[in-house]
Amino acid sequence: MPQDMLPKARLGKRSPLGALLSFSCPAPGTHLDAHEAGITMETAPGHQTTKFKGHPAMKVYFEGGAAGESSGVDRLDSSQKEASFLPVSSVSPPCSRSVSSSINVPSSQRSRTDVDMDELMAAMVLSTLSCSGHSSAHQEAAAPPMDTGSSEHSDDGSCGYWSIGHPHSSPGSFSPKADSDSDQVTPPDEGLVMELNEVLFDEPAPRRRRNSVKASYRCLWPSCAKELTTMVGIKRHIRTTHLCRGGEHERCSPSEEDFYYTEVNQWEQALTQHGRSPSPLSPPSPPPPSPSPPTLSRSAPSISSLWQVQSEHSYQAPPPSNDATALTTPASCWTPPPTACQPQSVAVRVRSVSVGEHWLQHQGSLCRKIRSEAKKCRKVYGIEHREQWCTACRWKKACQRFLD
DNA sequence: TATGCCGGGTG
DNA sequence: CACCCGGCATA
Ligand SMILES: [Zn+2]
Repeated sequence: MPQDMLPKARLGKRSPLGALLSFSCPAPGTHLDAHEAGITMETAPGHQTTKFKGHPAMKVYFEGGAAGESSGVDRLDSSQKEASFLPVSSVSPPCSRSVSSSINVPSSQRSRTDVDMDELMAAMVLSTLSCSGHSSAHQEAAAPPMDTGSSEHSDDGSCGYWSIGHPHSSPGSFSPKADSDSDQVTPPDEGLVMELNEVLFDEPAPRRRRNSVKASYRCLWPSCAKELTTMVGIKRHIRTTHLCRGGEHERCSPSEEDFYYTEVNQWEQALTQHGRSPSPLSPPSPPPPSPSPPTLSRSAPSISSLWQVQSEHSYQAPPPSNDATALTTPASCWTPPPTACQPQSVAVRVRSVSVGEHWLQHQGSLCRKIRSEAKKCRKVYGIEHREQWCTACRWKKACQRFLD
């Protein structure tokens, strides 16, 4: 694919975003996960937490206290230990991140006298996944902006799909261009996060399995295989026994422990007990009479004509009797990603956020709308036999005969 | 380049 | 509505 780069360069009026939105929720009845997700996100501007996004063990570190007071640790789920999904960066609090075994950038220089394990950890968490580099030390209240944002697009035609580009900023500011984000702050991030999430775990993160994970943390120190169930525990272990043993002050190496433990977790199941995972969604039995014949010569029409007759007039509403195709009809919303964009992987975890952006981009494009390679009327019959195309095709609409 | 099709126009 | 087409995204 030599010229694959080109297209990216020009995003026309129909931005990827637009496209995405448009087909992600045509019918009112269809409850899209994306939908929910979006809603939730917005409705809970105050809490970075949204149920599905709950990364247990995640702690959020509120920063930017004007009065010097600059920290608050907020843990989502006290009991679970799962850590690391994606960095939920800045939904309302400037930064929130998930902890995992990952590199961390020592930032806990904000010496806090009494270093509670928790607090300390919070700090680390913060630094661990530094969202796109900027310290985000600015951003005072952070509440107001979000507020307006949320209310603005809560419903509206676009199915409240979490408003990627932050309402106020012109679309341009949010262009996927790599360098774009020069100085942008939260808005883009939020979008990223969401998208990341969705991309990462196929389907728009409805409600992430929360406690479906059993995690433990194992010490990676050379000959130590200590395994603890809590991150705090493991950190403490590392710090005390391996790092600056004895001295409990983080003086020695702020949060070096992060390097020495790894998270081990087994996922049970319950990826999405929601049951609507779009994976093995097999085609209901494509109406096309005989698109199958290999080497479909243009003689195909003969048979199809019949079918054509009835179906033709319903452009946009295929004849196939079963109307309850709601869940199967790909046309409804999510064309069940035939190929890419189906991480499905429960095992994946994101660690580096900085990369996230780019990564996201790619994933995004992958997911966007994979044009099915299925031949459509046009290609099947050829332009010269246009009269044989389904109406939709003739109208240059989405083909109804060979829906993929 | 060809194809698929969205968005919008026209009668 | 049916019908068409500009123009974009993508392969
Ligand atoms: Zn067709």
